[in-house]
Amino acid sequence: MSPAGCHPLQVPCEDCPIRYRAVCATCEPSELTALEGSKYYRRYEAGQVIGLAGERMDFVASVVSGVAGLSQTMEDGRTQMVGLLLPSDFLGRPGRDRSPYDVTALSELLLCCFRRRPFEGLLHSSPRVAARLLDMTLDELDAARDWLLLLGRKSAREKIASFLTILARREAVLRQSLPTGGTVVDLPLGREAMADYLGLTLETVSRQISALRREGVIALEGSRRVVIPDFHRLAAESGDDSDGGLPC
Amino acid sequence: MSPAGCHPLQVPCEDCPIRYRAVCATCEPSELTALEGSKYYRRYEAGQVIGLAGERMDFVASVVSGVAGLSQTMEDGRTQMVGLLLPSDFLGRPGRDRSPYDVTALSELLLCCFRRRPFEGLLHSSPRVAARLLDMTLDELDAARDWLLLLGRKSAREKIASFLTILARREAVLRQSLPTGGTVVDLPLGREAMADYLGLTLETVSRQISALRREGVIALEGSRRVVIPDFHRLAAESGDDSDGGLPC
DNA sequence: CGTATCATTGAAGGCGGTCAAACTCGGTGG
DNA sequence: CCACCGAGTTTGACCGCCTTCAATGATACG
Repeated sequence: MSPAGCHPLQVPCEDCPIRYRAVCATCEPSELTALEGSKYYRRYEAGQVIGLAGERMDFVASVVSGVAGLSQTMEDGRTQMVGLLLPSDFLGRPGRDRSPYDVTALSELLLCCFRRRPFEGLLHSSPRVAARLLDMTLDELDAARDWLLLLGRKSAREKIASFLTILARREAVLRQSLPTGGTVVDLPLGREAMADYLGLTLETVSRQISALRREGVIALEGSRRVVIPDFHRLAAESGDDSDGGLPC
Repeated sequence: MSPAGCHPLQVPCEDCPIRYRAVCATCEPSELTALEGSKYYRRYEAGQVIGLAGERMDFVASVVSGVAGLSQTMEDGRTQMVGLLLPSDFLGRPGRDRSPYDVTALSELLLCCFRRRPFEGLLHSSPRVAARLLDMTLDELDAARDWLLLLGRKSAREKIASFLTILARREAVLRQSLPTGGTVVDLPLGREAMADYLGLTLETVSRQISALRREGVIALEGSRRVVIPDFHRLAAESGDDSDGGLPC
């Protein structure tokens, strides 16, 4: 295991697995070389803190692999996850050097980091990159709004089903396939992190997963691998209007 | 009363009450004249629908006065507000011509509208405007994340207190004063809309407001005017760490 | 085999939801 | 002027879902 913060090896952007989905997706060769110059990798282990609320973060980054979480904590200890960053998602806010949220690696995590100044310079000089970042931010805002519906109005059972369909869809996008029969989802989060994401307690998460298993909506292989025999059955449990946007 | 959709009168941007807070805040004179050419006003009455989910919206807009709401509805009728647009906030998404949310005027509302094509053209040609929109979108994302904490982890009482402090702060920003003693807040929303915002039922909203009144945390003048004798007392009920960011 | 961590299951209680009735207030028409 | 009406709000009684507290079970690792 390589310690956190070391630079594994400098992967050229052309070979990057998230080359065409991250903030650099629309870069021209010249812009790419500019990024290539100021980029470096950081690796974190599951559970490791990347930055605490209010601290300075001297870089912004793309998630290359793994999962990162943004979370807020109240004085009495209640915590709510407010961002879930999967591969190709962008971490950090240009123009602000301190995050108002705790940033944590939820699984083993690889970040492609850019020092702030050069990146903000590129943002200024290249409308293409700025437009891409705006588009990604708007997508994130839409995702946050779906999340508001989930937290505000869905039952515990619907929350679990929604979460599993979200993961199954992201998984399917990666594999360029449709989530229909026999989809397998590896949960990148433990029960407690899932509870923080869904606004529940870990006990309720566990109970609802057990209930879905008992009823045959899902099957478990260990506690972190979920098999979905019938995707539509699961989606129907999520409370969203059927096949929300995904053709099948 | 002028009917919805009519053009009241063409206010020059220089005299606009939101000139320095809206998407046009950083515009140079030349950009401003470009906007001035394609802008027009729309007026809506409280409760009026601006657009339904999935419908085309041929314009984007700034809220000049009044309040608009974005909301999502599930098949069985449960609804959750997912966006609250106050004066200077931006409505619509460049690049997408149909909103995934219902858009409603929650009070009497005046929009400064821009036809899509000219606006997107300006976004392309003027990095200044693009940067401003990115910044506003990031602010909205931060607000959505605070909202996630509210929906996921706060009690009904804390939700009400949080909502009132949010309104009091926005009010204070408009008047350029600090919310301390004797602040008066006019609720732009009825009990049902508040419930949709907070992920509660209207009965619970009403009960919690009554409880805060009984205990002297707030006072009511009619059902829509709230007097806050001690802002810190109210803020302490919101569950947020004391004086979140606001100097006093 | 023992231990630590995470997950599951159980029992009891509380917060907010549901259903229902009473109340307030502005507007309308007799 | 006042009775009536309707929409919005308040209050009450009861119930169910989720939380809380607690114990048991599973899995990995030394």
